[in-house]
Order: sequence, then structure tokens, then C-alpha cells
Amino acid sequence: MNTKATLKNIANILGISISTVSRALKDHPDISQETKKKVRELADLMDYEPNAFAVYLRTNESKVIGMIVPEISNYFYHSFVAAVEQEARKKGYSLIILQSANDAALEEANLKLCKLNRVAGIFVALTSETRDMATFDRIKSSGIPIVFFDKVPDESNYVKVCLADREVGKLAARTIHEKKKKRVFALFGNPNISITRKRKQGLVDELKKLSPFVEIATSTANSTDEAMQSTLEILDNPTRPELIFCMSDEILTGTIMAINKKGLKIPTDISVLAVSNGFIPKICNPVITYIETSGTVLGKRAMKTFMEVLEKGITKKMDVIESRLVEGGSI
Amino acid sequence: MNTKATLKNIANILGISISTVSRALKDHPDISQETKKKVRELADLMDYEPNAFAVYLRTNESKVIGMIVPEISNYFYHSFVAAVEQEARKKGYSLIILQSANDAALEEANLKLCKLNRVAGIFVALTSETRDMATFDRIKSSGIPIVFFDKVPDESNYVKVCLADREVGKLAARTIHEKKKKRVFALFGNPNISITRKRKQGLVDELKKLSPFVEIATSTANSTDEAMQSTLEILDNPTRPELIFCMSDEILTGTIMAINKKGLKIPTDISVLAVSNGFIPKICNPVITYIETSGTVLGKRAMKTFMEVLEKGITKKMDVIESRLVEGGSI
DNA sequence: TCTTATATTGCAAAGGTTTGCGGAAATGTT
DNA sequence: AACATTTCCGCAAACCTTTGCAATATAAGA
Repeated sequence: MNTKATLKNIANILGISISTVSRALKDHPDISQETKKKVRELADLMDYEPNAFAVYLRTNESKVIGMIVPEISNYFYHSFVAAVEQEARKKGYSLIILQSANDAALEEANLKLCKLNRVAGIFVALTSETRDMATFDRIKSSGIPIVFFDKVPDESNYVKVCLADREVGKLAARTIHEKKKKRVFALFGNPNISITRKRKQGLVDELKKLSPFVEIATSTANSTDEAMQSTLEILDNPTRPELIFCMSDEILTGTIMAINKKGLKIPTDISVLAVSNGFIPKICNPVITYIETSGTVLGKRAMKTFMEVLEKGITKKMDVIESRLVEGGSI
Repeated sequence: MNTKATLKNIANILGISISTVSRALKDHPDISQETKKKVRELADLMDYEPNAFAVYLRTNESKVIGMIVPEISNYFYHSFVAAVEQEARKKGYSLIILQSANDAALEEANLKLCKLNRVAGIFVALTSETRDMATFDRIKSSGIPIVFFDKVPDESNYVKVCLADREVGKLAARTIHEKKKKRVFALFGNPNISITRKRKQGLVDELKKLSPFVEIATSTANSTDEAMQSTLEILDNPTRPELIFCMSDEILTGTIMAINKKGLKIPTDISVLAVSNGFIPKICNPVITYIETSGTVLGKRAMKTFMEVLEKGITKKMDVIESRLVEGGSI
């Protein structure tokens, strides 16, 4: 059993004090080059690495970020998580990941875990059940920065990174108008979350403004399966819509399955327009036309915002990401 | 600035000693009911939570698990990560996530990070570049359990959780034989990793055994894009294969794109058989026939194995997961 | 009353690191 | 030679918790 690599042991072996070792390893100007060299060599030899917990205990600054998402394994979040991890590592942070499974109680438990782990900050995408922001407020006021992304709270006194959701809706409306589609079925996700409301509002308002004669029916679905059911019903209608708009990949997946099941052809039988990161659209035939939402881009921006919050102590901010239309062959 | 919720402060306010507070909160039999009640009430009021870092420093036992994957945002790993997170939380563990981007140096850096964070254990899917297991061995012998999954080392002296890869290949071969396909193109991932070798061997050997007259061509691709290119070339051949076998979702995605690009129809023009978790197969039309590999199942098993390792100190074990054929309409 | 057992509580060290402050030796200044 | 600087290093406290052991008080036994 070889001696553990700690400052104390290094100091003992070298016959110098702990503080000298500590400072030598940090290249402190007070320490002579000679001593520094000796210390560094032995430290290398012993494979010394500071005990992160002791460091935290002393400095009160951890290098771990908490990430709370409804579920990782989802069209969008996993690429967001991936991007944040990459950026975070560049700044010396690690990522603790927590899933709330769209359960407000679990979300709360996760917040507790973050607090317990004394994270440097938290990224959160809210569940669709979240009503009460009290716990978030408490944590925030205890000094832990929180950056909300994607599923963000409505109130303005938070730091948020999200898509220009209303604009996404409008862009969809303009596209539909340009392509001269008159009968539209728009399928959205959970109606409780703000992005749903905003996208819907953007789409409906703009569409009505552009062409007063357009028929638009909307519905909501909480899962891919519900989206498929919903689409199947609509397709059974004698007057089938000309175009289906899907608010997210989750919805799009269900819609695609339904269209396939019915044996319909895109775009001759029916057109499809989606909001997506592009992955699913590209494996469809023809490629689905979509409005781009990139988890990677959002992740990078979120990390940037996080660093700003950390450094400048900002407590409210809304970082909005523009989106663009990527033309496939589905309209 | 309200007093921080620490044992010391609680003790001071109550006029008792720190150790009494500590024991009271742990329901230690030495402490009187009366005192326990007082302490618990104040602790609740102050929203006390033990400082995890101090606890670790004292007990030398952390409740964090490290997870190192080539990339989270990948067909398979994100569902694995999701499953492990869920299971881990049940046991009181949190998950730190690290991506090695298929870079051996990054992988090593991640291992260091795990060590630095004094994790309770590590889950690893190797990069395709990993040759040197020395660092893993060092960490393992320093007492941190490592569970390899999916991309596992060849050597037997590790704890591994993986698919019955050779069986997967054989199952594919039997399927191909039953469907009487004679001209097969099999597309694999990175040839350096053991699952590629095993699946390939299983497929080729079994196929030759079953029907000596089958023509089988194989190739490898390191990305979806390479898979697409490779498939495109093959499809240009005058004698196009009857069936394409795709070793993974990553490959399948490229192959599907290529087939779509060429405007070919599945299964009339060409058949497809894949190894997949089922997500992509199900959004294709017709649904692709696949051999199932579930990240969720693997994740649960991996966590179970991890707990065994932790409790019983096992250092070598191979947990193999059987797979099954899910019939779609692509053959 | 004196001893012994039992029920409570506190003391103090340990875990590894950081850091303000003071001290000693070496160097520089007149 | 006397003093002022600079250079280098160590002391000790603090961060918060856990835990073996000692200490006190109370009750029981004789």
C-alpha cells in the first residue's frame, strides 16, 4: 500500500510544509524555482491530483454543473446535452445529468440533488407539469445561477435561452402561404408549455393575416403515439388536409408513421412541414421540409449565457435564437 | 445574510454540541427523543442538507458515477445513458457524463476527471481508437470499479455488459438464409472495435455454413455519411445486391438515405436488414426488419452489474444480452 | 450509602486543501 | 555598519462532517 498522493505526504517526503507544496503546484510567485521543480517532479511521480472535494470544501466553488431535462433520450435534448458537455469541459466544468420524466415532483427532487451536490449552476428544461417556480426561486436566491432552455418559464425574471418560438410559427405560416396550401392541420405538443402556445399563436395569427380563406385545424399530442393516432383520424376525414404542420420531432415521427400506415405519398397526397433538428426529415423520402432547431446551437449559446451569468451576475436575460427554413421535398 | 445551514450553526443555536446534532439527524440510538425532535425541527426549518463534499471527505465514499461514451447524441448511447440515470437514482447515485468523441486522448482525460471527482465507479464504452488499457488498469487497481458496455475490450479480465454480438451476426445470417437472399452486401462500423469483428464473423461464418453459394460482400464505414457513400457505390453496380445488412443505426441511416436518393423501393428493388433499437426502422416505409439492441435494456443490466461489482468486489464478468428479430416489411 | 449499569452528551481528531499573516534569511542601499 | 527590501517559507485556522472515546448524569441494585 503506497502512500496516497496528498499535499501532506509530498510535504513530508520533501521535508517542507504543506503550504509550500500547495503554492509550488499553483506556481505561486512566493516559491523559488528550485522548490517548485522538486515539488512538481515528486507530484508527477506520485500521480498527484488535488482532492476535488477538499478543494470545494475550502473554496466553496465546485466545478460541476447540473442539467435537468424531462428526458435525455429525446430528439432534441441529447444533442443539447452533448453540446453543453463539450463547451463545459472547455471551461473546466463537468456535467451531472438528471431526468425529471415530465414529473414535477421528480424535478423538485433533482433540484435538491443539485443543491446537495453544491453545483456551480443549473440548466433546466421545465416539465410540462411545472406550475410552481418557488423552489427555483429559492435556489436562485441562494446564489446558484439557473439557465432555462427550450421549455422556459413565462415570467421575464429568469435567464432563458430559447428559440424565437413565435417567429417559428410565423415562418411556418409564411411558408404555407407561399406554397398556397389552403387546408392545414397543425399538430402541437403539450399545451401547457410556453413554446407550444407561442408557436401556435405565431402560426395561427400570421396565417389568418396572410390569407383569410385558409382553413386551419389544430390539435395537441403528448407523445409520438398520440401524434400518430391524431394524424390517423385526420387522414380518415373525407376532406383530408393538404398540409400537416408538426411542431416537433416527436410529433413529426408520429405523423410520418401514420402517413406511412395509410400508404399515402408525400407530397402528392399530402404535404408535411415540421420544426426539427433535421435528422428525421433527412431519413424520410422525400426529405421533409423543416424549420431548423438545433440542440447543438442552443447548447453552445446556453453555455455562453451561463458563463456570462456566472461572471457578471446577471439574473434576467432572454437569449433568442433565430431559425431558418430548410427546404426538402415534402411540400 | 441568514446563517448557513450547517451542523455547527444548528448546534450553536440549540446550545448543544455538533456531534449530538449529527447523531440526532441520523437517528442514532444514543440520542434522546427529546433532543432528536428539537434538532430535526430546527434542521427542517433551516432547510439543512449535509454538505456532500464534507461527507465525502470524511467517509471517502462518493455517490457519483462517471459515464464515458464516445458521444451521447447517438442512436444508442442516449437511451443507455437515460436508463442508467434512472436506475442509478434509485440507488442514490448521480451521473456525471463525459464524451470522448472517439478520441483516445480525450478518453484518458475523462478518466482523469473521474478520478479527480472521486467517483464511486465508471461506465465506459471504448472509443474505436483505444489501444492501451493501462490507464483503465491503474484506475481499476486503485479500487474504482469499471463496467464496460457495448464497446468493450477483448480481454476477459474486465467487467463487461454487451450484446451477444456473434449471435447477432448468426441471427442475421439465418434470417438471410431463410429469406433466400443470395447476393448480400454487409456494411459494418469501425473495424477496430470488437463488436464489429464479432458481428462480422458471426454473419459471414454462419452464412457460408448455411448456404455455400451465397455471395457476400462486406465493407466498413465510420459514419452515416460514409455509409451513404458506400451504399451509393454498391447500388450503382450493374448487379445490385438483393439485400443490404446494416450493423448499426448509424450505418442504417446512411443506407436508407442512399436508397432514397436512388429512388429504389424496399423491398421490391432491394431488401434491408439492420441491427437497431427499432426507432429508425419504425419511421421507415416499409418498417425495416431489424435485430433488436435496446439501450434501455443494456442500461438496466449495466447498472445491476455495477451494483454487484460494488457489493461483491467482482473484477471480471461478462454479462451477455440475447437479442431477437423484429420483423418489418423490408425483406 | 456506595457501587454498578445505563442513558445522554461532548471532546477532539481526522479527512485534504487554501490562504492571511508573520518570520527568517538573503540581498540591496546609504 | 545599520537599516530597508525582497525573497522564500511555515504556522495555523477554516471549510463541514463523522466517529471513537471519555465524561457526566441518572437510575438501579445491594
